[in-house]
Amino acid sequence: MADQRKLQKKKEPDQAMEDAISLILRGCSLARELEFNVLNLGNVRQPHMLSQSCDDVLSVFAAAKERLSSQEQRPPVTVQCDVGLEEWLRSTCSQAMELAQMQMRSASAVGRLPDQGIGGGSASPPPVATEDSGKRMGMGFASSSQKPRRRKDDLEKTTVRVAAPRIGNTELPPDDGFTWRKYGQKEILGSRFPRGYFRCTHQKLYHCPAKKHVQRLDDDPYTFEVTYRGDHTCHMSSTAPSAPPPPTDIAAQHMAQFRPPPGGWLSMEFSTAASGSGSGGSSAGPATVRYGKDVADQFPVLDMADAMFNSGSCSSNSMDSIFAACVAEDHHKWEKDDKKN
DNA sequence: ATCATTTGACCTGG
DNA sequence: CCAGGTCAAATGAT
Repeated sequence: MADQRKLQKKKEPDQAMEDAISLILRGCSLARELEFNVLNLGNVRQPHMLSQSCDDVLSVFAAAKERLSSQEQRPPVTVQCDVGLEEWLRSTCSQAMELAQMQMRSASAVGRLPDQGIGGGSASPPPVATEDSGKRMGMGFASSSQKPRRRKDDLEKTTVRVAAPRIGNTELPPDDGFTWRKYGQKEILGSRFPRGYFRCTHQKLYHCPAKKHVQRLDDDPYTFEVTYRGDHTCHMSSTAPSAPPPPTDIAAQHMAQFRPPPGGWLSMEFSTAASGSGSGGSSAGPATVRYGKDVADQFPVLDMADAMFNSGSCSSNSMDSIFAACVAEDHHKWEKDDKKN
């Protein structure tokens, strides 16, 4: 009987689905154009050209969404297009949405928005966890004998899949905008690739409980599965550095912008600040989330740009130059704070 | 000197 | 007991 249902669904939505797909594809290419412009011109240069592009992208995706939701109320976009794209859409979309949700929550909890307006937005989908933070073992190092280690877990988990860079440091986990410090790596049974364990760089300073582990998929080495645990509390502190730093995850950034919730909070929410940790180059490193391979293949220029970001020399630097005007101040402030502590 | 990463050992839950 | 998760000393980079 489940089969019958499936059949029905399959038949009807075909046309609309195709429309939706082509809209989505079109949106993607517009988004890539936009990305290209941002990367190459810097958004300072053509503010309203960029804003125009954003509008275009938004409207295309909105139309696609309409079509999708008109035929059924299924949230995830399980479009039958090429696999890479689908994967990309799924991961970036969910990241963006989760980030958005998280930021909304933070904003309402803290009652203030991070400053600066240019769309940054890093795709970090830390879980929604709200209950823990405080009780979480001071994360510290309760001395020798009884380590209050805990697992399985009082922290909610969120798993997302993220495309790995195909050029540059493909080993590096994707940069989700937060700064992470690697604290372990482990071979996982049945996986070809080891799992890396990260925690928030500012864990000690701000008792930020956020953690993640990153694992390359067995069957798709170009995809990371990132599991987030714990919420970032560090960026809620007024002195805390970890307000989502360089928006390296451009894809997610775009996706997030594509789907602004009714309230229109996004333009404000996607503020970013420049790179969290002053001493840079930590685990998350200059990794930029990549698109599916097809996408990448079609856009060698993007790869070049990406290679620049991934080559280890820049990530935040490049982004700083893009966002320089608005973030420099905070950046310095954070660096100072960081060092002070 | 400071901070990040690596890596083997240790701890814990299943 | 085993696998996954974490600690912390050693090492490297800046």
